Amino acid sequence: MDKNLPKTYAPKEFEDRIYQTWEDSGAFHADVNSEKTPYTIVMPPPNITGQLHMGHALDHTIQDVLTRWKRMAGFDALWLPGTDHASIATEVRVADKLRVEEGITKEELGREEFLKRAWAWKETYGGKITEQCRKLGDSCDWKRERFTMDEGCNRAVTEFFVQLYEKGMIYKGNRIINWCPSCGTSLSDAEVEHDDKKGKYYYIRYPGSDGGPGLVVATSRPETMFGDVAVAVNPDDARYRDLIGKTVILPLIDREIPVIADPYPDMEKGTGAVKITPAHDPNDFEVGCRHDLPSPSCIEEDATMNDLAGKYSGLDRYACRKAWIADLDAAGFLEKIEEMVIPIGECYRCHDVVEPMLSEQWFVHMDELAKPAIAAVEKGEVRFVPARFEKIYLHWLEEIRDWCISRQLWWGHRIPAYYCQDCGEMTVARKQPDVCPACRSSQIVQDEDVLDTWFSSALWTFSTLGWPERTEDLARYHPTDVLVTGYDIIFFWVVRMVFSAYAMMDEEPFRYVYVHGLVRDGDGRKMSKSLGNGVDPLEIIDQYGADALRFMLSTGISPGNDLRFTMDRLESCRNFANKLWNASRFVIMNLNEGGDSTLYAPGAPLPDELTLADRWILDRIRQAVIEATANMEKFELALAGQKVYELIWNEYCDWYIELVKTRLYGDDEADKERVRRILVRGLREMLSLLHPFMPFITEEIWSHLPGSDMLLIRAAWPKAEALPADPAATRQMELAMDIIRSIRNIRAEAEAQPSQKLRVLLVAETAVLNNIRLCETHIRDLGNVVDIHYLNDKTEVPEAVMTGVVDQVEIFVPLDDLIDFKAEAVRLEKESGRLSGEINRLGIKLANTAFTSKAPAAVVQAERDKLDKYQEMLDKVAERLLLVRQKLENETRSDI
RNA sequence: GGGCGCAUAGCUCAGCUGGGAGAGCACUUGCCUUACAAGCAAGGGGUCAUAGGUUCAAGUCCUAUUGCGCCCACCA
Repeated sequence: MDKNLPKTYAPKEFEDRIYQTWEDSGAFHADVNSEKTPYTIVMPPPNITGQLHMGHALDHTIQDVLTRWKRMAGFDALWLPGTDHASIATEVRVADKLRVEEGITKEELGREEFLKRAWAWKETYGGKITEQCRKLGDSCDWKRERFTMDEGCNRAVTEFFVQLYEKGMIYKGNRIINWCPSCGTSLSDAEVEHDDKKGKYYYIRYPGSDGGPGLVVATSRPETMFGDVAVAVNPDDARYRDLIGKTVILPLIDREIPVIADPYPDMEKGTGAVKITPAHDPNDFEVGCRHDLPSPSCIEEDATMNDLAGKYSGLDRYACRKAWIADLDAAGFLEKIEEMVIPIGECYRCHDVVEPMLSEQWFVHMDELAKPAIAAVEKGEVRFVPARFEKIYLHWLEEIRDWCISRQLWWGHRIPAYYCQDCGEMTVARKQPDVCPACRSSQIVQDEDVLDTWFSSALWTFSTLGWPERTEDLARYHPTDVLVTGYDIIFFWVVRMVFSAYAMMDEEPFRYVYVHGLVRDGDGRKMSKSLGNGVDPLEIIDQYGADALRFMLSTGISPGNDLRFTMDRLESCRNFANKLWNASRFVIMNLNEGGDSTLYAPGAPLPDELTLADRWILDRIRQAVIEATANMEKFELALAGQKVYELIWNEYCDWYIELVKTRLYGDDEADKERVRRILVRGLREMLSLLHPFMPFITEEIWSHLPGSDMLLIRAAWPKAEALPADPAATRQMELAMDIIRSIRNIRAEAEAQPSQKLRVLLVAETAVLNNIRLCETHIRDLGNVVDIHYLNDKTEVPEAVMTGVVDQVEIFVPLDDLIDFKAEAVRLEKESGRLSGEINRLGIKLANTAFTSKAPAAVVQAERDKLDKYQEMLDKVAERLLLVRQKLENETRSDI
């Protein structure tokens, strides 16, 4: 038999050891040959850019709670871990490191050498991340750990690309894309963040070629004028009708451009005349296409002006803007400047202002791919929790435009397109061709670009299970059951996983998407590096233990909503762990060391004889099992956790342990053994219910219970049927508890010492009294009462008493010298007021025939019962109040 | 321009299908009672943002308003 627990709860002493035990035991490993039903979650792969933050801790805690719960509930639970190469983010980090540590740029280092550095980075940080997962207690299957750039994922990415290309869903085209000058790459629409910024509209005159006044255009980006090829006006716009077909002159540039009619200009906006710059604006590009206009670029990839900008060539776009406007103004072409709020697109990684640019890139056609992804949610094959995210998802997919997937980066999956250097033929293939299929030349080079990092994570649910091979894992574990992720990456990732799975697997990637919010700091601000308000989960674990952190993260949430991280809440969770620790210590230290440990083993039969308190706590646990399980099924983890918290603290610790102490310290050996068995049984059920939330402490305590022949992680989730239902015991126990509370209240109000033993008189009908007699020892023990008198009427009740009323029972506590009748009167008045209020409310309700005729009979009856009960109580309180008042009057008189 | 969320005790937040307002922290009072002061016991504190509506019954459903926050949107 194990020794008792150490005196203080010190999670650091056992968390790492427990984790090692789990991992060594193989409990995390899902068995492809298992008879059990599979349950699968794939971990959203953390970026290898750094270390885990509080958002990961939240994300992982939810997944681990679900995984551990399902594992206990009899499923073959697979939580598949992995990491993401995070193309652009990692490349920026590695380049920064190069600059800082070696003072060189990635270009100076060269592609091949740079990739070596990136792989070294991956080894370091990838390893750190998996270590952190272990600290959190993640019960994931490390034998199946994956990386988005491992061999299998690479194969999957190539296969995906080639198949889409062959179906005509991937194409290379010259289009307007989002360009991040500072990252030096194109971005997808999802990677651009829009923000309203203060800006200016510049009203600039384009004089007519015929010497006429021409027209005025408004622009927020005057530096793009060098790329202007036309001015468009709405054909219905009377102001410009005469100018259509004529030309105007670009001021100072002295280039003639036509005025064209196009439905695009909105007559209400600006001046109604729009400068057309096809190379730097997607709308203008379309207008340009419609009118067969050229599309000259004037801004380079590094956001400097090119030769088209004449004397401004080489200037940064904003420097150019400033000089150009000054020159226009000096020459009299600047009509006015208007302050405006302008939506600006920024790179989601570096927040540089994105420049729309004409560029040749690879794109995925979205129209066809989006259809099954939309249908999936509409038909309910994929469901969001909470459901409101379905609308957001659908809206985004319905408006989706083609996905730009090529990136001008090195770290990532290189596009499997090959070019013949002799004839220029392009081949898209799974392997580099030896010779050009067109001209047989062997001078073949691969496309320089890599793929959007989300292109590989889109395949995550099936690439990690072996696709494109038809593996047993893939057959068994796909589609996965739940995807757990933050609402901030629904567009980046969730949407793309859904359409990718339908395209390649012809099925949904997961059945549920559990969406959680962001972790914010105590002031509600988003945790971020730049604000420096981030809290490191590892430091928290070090100080408070992983269980406290996990409990805070899993019970402080409601699906889809953000969560504030406060030390107060963390401490209260740690205190809860401490409470459980001490209660368990109490139980273990009271066990019979020489006893038969099979009586304490999981699943051991309950004793034949059960006391009222035993039946009560078993019924309460049973109820908690039912409710917590129902909550878990509905993804209401926080409610489930809260129920278990209340069961452990408010019922098991506060009442049951206190109720059984006298039995435990008594001489009846058989009864002592019965109590111990119930204590252990109850504790085991509670440890099981709590284990998904607080795995470490529950496993540690479990291991100290005699008869624990297997790890808690493998134990069965509690079943309500295994526990006796006993609502009658619960009702009776609750009456006893109310009486005890009432006595304690009287004691406190009278300012009697807690140690002072009280005498109590209980007045009620005989039947009620007989019921109470069954709880007499409890009332004595917990009310600290020496003597209980049962009476049918009040004739023998002395005058100097304080009173309480619980249901049909009147409680009198004689406290001769301690009674302050004034205070007693105030107390009774308060009680009387409360009861009168209730009676009044119920009376009105029951007098209303609309209520009595339309409300369900059970509801009406319940209200009647309540009214009777309160009326009875009020009568007693009023009677007593009258007596106390008389007493006060007498005192006043005698004072006179 | 479109959409969404939040508004409940001093603070942070629960409250799932409508049927007597909850938790944690903070506060007051009394307790180092042999599991636990990271604790025990007893308390105080809320016209559930505002205005309408549906209903026998609304914190809960509907509409509008106000305030805060978020997302989407091709920067004339």
